[in-house]
Amino acid sequence: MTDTNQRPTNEGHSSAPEHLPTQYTPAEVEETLYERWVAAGYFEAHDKSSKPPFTVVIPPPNVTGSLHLGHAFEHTLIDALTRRKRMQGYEALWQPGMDHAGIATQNVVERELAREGKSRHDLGRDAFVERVWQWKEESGGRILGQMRRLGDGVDWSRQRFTMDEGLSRAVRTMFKRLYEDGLIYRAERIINWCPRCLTAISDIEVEYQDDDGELVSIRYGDGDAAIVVATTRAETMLGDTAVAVHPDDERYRHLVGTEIELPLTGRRIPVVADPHVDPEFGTGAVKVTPAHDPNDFEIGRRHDLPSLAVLDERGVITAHGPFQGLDRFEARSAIVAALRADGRIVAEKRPYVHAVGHCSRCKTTIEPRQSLQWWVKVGPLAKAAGDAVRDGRVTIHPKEMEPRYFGWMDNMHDWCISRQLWWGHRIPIWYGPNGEVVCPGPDEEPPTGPGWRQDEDVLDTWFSSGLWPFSTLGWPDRTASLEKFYPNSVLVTGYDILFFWVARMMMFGLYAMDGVPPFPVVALHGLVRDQFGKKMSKSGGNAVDPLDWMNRYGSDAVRFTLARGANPGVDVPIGEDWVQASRNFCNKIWNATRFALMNGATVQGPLPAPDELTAADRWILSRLNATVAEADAYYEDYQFAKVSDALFHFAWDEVFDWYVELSKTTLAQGGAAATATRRVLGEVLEVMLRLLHPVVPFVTEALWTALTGRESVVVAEWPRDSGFRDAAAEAEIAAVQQLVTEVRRFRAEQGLKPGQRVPARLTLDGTVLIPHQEAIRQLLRLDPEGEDFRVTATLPVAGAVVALDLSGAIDVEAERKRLTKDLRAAEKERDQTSAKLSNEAFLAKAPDQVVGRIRERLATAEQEVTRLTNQLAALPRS
RNA sequence: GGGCGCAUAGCUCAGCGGUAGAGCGCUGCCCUUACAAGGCAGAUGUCGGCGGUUCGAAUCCGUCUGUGCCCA
Repeated sequence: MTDTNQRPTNEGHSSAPEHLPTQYTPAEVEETLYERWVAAGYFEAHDKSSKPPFTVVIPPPNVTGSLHLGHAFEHTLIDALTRRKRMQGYEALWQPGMDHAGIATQNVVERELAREGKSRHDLGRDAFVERVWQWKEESGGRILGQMRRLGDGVDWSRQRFTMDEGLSRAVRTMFKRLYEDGLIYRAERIINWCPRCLTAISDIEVEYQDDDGELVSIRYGDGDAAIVVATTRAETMLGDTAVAVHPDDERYRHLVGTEIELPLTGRRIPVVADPHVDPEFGTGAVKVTPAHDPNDFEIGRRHDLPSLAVLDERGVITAHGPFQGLDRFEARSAIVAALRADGRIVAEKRPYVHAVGHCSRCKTTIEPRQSLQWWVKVGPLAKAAGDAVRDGRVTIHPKEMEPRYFGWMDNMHDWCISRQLWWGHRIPIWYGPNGEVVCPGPDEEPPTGPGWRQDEDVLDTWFSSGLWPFSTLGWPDRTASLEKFYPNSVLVTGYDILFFWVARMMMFGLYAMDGVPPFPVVALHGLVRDQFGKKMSKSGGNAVDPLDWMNRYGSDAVRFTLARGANPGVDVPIGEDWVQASRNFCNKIWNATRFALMNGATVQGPLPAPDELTAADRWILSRLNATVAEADAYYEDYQFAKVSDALFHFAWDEVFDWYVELSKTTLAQGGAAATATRRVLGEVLEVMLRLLHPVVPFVTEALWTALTGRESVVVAEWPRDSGFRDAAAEAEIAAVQQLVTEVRRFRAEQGLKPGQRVPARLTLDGTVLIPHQEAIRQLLRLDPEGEDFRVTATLPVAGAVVALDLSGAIDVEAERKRLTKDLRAAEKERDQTSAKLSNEAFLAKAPDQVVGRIRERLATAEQEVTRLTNQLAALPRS
């Protein structure tokens, strides 16, 4: 029944199209197709290829993580970009891998140990690190398998991990260079300390949220020498070493330089004048705790005050006295109670809502802590990173995100890179017995011997992630991969990690790669939200496991839904209904192709010349080429939502709803026209499948191979706009659509069943509709007029007249209602356009093109008014 | 407190100076031989309020209200 150019294709389906099931079942094909792609090596990128490179790195997922919708979203976009470029003839590298996630991973393994009743200290450092590696081999990287399910076309042969040997070399090299350039230094500062993770974290790993706290006003000193200070952290008063006031504040001028008594301790502390104190806030006097507050630390420095630490690494009071051993929050209550008993509390405000920092990993309240840490001096690096965007070498999409980037880059504080962890890149600094500090490179022997020891701390995970765009390619060696694939072509990532990751890559890339930015374009996407636009979270109970949806609806459905929502930089809501709709779309493609195969659609041989084609053929080819151009334009602009939407509408509203239906008449008539249409049908579907492939790779692969008998759409050529356009055919089909729709409306409103056949006379003289008589009759279920044909309704439309014999009275009222409604609309249009045209200012100032368009609209509206008025007049009075 | 957004159909969002759109949902009819995961037809909006610019504003400017995010 068909051409024989199919070959056995999908598992589970016989090759004969009539045996293709009427429903697409993704579960049966996806996994096999993916494994075949990998086995065929389609995703492997070759250094020696003569094709132009296209490089994109995966934002490395966390080794402890599993695929969530955010990943699925990002991966869909990157995969679509990469697949298209591969089809366009680029040597496409999508670089996969993971980061070692220092804190998160160490937490996971420590929890595991805790269940065995052990701590990492019981094991010791080496054994613990060994244990983490073991965990990584056994349980880490679950996400990698899930990426296969999604269809990610990554080059698995190049998979990297931030802790592997090559990337560790990159870290060592970078550290040494920065250190020797004076851009890495060690200093004692106030850092953000997590008393649960027991490590320092950087500024951006602190999340601020409004908490209910308390604001307590405490009287320090007595009598004339009394000063009231307000604090939300009463427990730190044990470590106060001064009270500060503004130098111009008359209220306290007489006390500056004197000492007052610190309650509960009996210690005497100085009153200092510091211009950074805000005299308007509270009493205008502040307590100064240099060891436990960043601002106080600065005041302490300026006034040479001692730093008195009163909390240990777990946030427990260490100061001798009754509060020793209390947790910081217990201590707060106890100290306030003691002060109250002492008559020192002047005022209490509770709850006092204020922003409190929390550890982004475990949500524990951050404890500012004075300590000795390693830092990256970001000034020059951030300047270069900002300039790269400012001078246009790097573009941020969408542009509205640029102010955010600049705001961050231009105000960045030095970056605390040391972490008090065991899992990570140990800081490559050795201390000698006589105070020596050396930084050996990765290929140099570290000093040994008595008294030498390596720094205990490890580096922030982002330090190694920042090197990702080039460390994965072999840097610091000048490898063939680095030559071929650096810089990356684009970075696709969420706007939420613009600071975390993009900033780091920009700084490091520019520094390490001689001023060449790691990528010319940063394409930012939004965050995935639920169907009501709410943030997804486990605690909110609205988090969705993408694997669940992928299992039930297919990966293509999830991918299509995400791509279709992907407006640049804008959050994407997703709900099950939408995934279902996408699944339906895949099924529709499946069935349209099935129809084509059953009717002998072919891709063999050249396309017939235009004069051998029906108007419908020429119309759909014209639209196909326009759609190729449209998809290309949107892809180049990272407009995934628009690409998807354009393809969806072309496929469904034009190919499926009209072209396939029109082709049925031609195919039934047989002959040369049918042969030509079979070829066009094959062509349109074949190109459409290639266009859709980057977004919905599985269903398109299954169908494309069935349709063409060729190897794989993954390595097929990306469609090109042939330039073919046929305005006449487009107008002709538009007329067919107009007439068919109009008569369908009439039928529906007259209560005719869709399948009911009606005798009709078509008067098409003088219109472009003549060749479409048969198609029109078929689409509208119109029978030829017989002997006893009696006109009961006449519908003039598109210059033609359709006379129907409904064999009985028609519903005049329904018809009057319909016509009246249309007449009103036409009159409104006529009035609006003629009003514009009688406006002198409009005629004088509007562009000719616009005026012309309005004239056309007026003419059309007038015709419609006449037509509808006549039709109404012709209706029998009821 | 500073910065950046957003307010368009019941829901989620496009459109961003010249006829208000999509998906889902909704109503009615239909298992019409590719597809009921479908077909056909239909309903629904003072484009947040108020000013202004313009021949013309959902679209540009100002302002107010509501709302979200980032940074302090």
